[in-house]
Amino acid sequence: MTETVQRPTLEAVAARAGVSRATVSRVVNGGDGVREPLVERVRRAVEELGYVPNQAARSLVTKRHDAIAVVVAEPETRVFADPFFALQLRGISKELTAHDNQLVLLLTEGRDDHARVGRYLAGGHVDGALVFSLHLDDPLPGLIQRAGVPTVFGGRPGWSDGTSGVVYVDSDNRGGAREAVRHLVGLGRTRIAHITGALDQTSAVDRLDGFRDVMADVDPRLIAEGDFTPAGGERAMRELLDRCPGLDAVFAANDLTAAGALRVLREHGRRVPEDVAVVGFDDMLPVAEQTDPPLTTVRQDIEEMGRLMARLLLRGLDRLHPDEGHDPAVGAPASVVTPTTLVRRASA
Amino acid sequence: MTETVQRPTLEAVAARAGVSRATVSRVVNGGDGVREPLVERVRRAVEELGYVPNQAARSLVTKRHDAIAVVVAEPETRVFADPFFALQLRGISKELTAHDNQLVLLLTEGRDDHARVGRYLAGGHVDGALVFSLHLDDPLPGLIQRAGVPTVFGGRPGWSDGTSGVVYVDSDNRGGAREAVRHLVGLGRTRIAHITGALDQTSAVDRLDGFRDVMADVDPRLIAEGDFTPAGGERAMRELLDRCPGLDAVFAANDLTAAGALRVLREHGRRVPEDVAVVGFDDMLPVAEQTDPPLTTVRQDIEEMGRLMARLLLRGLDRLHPDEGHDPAVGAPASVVTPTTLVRRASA
DNA sequence: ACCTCCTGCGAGAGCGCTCTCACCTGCGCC
DNA sequence: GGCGCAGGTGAGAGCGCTCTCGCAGGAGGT
Repeated sequence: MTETVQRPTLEAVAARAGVSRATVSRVVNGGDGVREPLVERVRRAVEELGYVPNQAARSLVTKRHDAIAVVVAEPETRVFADPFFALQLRGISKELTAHDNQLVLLLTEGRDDHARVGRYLAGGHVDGALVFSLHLDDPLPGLIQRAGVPTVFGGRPGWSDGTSGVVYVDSDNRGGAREAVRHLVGLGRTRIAHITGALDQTSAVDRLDGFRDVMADVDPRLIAEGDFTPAGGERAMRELLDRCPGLDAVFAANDLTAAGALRVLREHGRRVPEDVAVVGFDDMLPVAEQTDPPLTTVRQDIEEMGRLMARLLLRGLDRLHPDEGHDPAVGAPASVVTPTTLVRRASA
Repeated sequence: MTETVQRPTLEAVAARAGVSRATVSRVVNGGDGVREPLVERVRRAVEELGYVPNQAARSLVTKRHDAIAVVVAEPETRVFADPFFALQLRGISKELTAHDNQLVLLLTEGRDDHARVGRYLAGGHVDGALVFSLHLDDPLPGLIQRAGVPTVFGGRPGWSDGTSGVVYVDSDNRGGAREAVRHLVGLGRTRIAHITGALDQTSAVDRLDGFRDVMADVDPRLIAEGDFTPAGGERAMRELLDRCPGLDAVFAANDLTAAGALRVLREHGRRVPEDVAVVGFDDMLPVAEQTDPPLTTVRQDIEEMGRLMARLLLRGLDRLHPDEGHDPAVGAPASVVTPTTLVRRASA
């Protein structure tokens, strides 16, 4: 645990290179408008002294921080039990890093934390925020919007009516669900059930909508409410089996739910996929690959979603290097819905 | 994506309260040495203006940032596929938040990133670092130590000889392994095999050592090398079954490995736990609870480890509030090894 | 009554940087 | 040959805060 040492300042570099502070500053920030020999001398001085700009001093005058907050509202442990979060974070990190921005992570624990996060964001410590809010009634998004911090949401916020200025990145839950159900239909299944996710989350609602898109006049008894957990999947599966013993397929709102359903099916002596075909959602690898049989499921490119969120935010902040080659006619960033793909394994 | 607005300064608060900047500063930072009526007036002015201190300006003079970097070296995706990381992060976040420190997340992707991280840490942007390095040959820890940033490691670094100033928090891998194996012995098993983890990681080595502690003169053919993945577990299990068909128990280096082993055992018609008892490690819930049969495994309090890491670091930085009530005779922080507990489920 | 001491508050410097502006070249041009 | 006009460079202010002083003014001692 060594103590931090005295670090060289711009002044020191200037002295060593025999130029003014201003010139060093110019070189450090790109070097335009400085003649080559001087640039070289300054570069060497920087090198020799191991100079690293003091971000605090810089921020003080530029009012930029080159830092983005990632806010993860996490009322439930569930969020943490899956690799989602980590992958998304990785995508975000990659994109931010590529543009020299730091990632400040804000995890919230219950309502008390909301004020803290609000204060932090409003405090102007970061240039923008990426916010994950899963629940329809989460006060956090509103709080953040009011803080006046440029924000991109992960997952469609519940109150977003699609027209307000809300920018979000979400996977095509509805389309993915449709594809999953169509796959089951294509398999010749006719009594297709759905176990929903926690319906206070837009992803669950969207997947249910996708199911309904395909199964327009479905018997309502073929829909059972789950909560994205294996236990919820078991419970719902029992209900379904009880209500509709003749069902021949199940589309589960996520892989965890599907895993629970699978267990109940086996318990009841139903063979998968022969008697009942099962499709999940998420392609959560440690689960989907380990179930018996391995799960056919809908994959989303989580990491890409994270990257996209960051990119959208940075673009909104005009923080992207011009040489990145985006469509030049870029206006205000708009929400993005990323595609899903069906991964066929053994369960359907 | 609203733009950030002009925020009130100390000066503004001072004017409004009719006092000097210095007095406002004092109040904002605890309010000692300011008489009650003034404190009250300043508080009100702060409230009315919605004043939030500018951290950049503050850092500039205090040379403190109230920010801690969390560095996750992540050469493999594996790290991300499990909930470990998220839980640890949560523990860290809680502790840092409790002491008003921010969490700056640095994920590294391959060697190129090491320089970047080194530069960042050496750049004095944060007060300390929490570093997760899993591999024996990882250059990152050395790099960080050289950067002169107070650091606490997550997991025992490979090159730590126990005497150098390295501070780390690790779970009692060796002790946990001993407990697991003793449990198997207690079950009357005599031909106990071990599937190791990736042996370039200290946790794998320590678990193997724990196994050997109990099974002193074990037949070397009862030890097969895995890599912490289900596929590795399958491979190793096949080897073991091939070499020692008479084995009656397996201690797997982690739950993923155990899940793989479980599958191969079933494939070979061995009943678990009747024919072969299986114990895992980690108590990675989505895996351990979902296997068939549910896995007996060794649990570690991941979140607490994270919290501990943060606490150790903050203590080293004298960043802990005095009223926290630690042992008063606290010297330089020392490494901590956290206990494990055996969780008995059905597999052993 | 005086002096000392302490406590509470304000003045002001300065943290390390950026950025505006003025200056100073050297060039082409009339 | 003088003038204008670049473009390159330096001087200096100032970002918002903390912290050291120094100076009041009241309490306490003699």
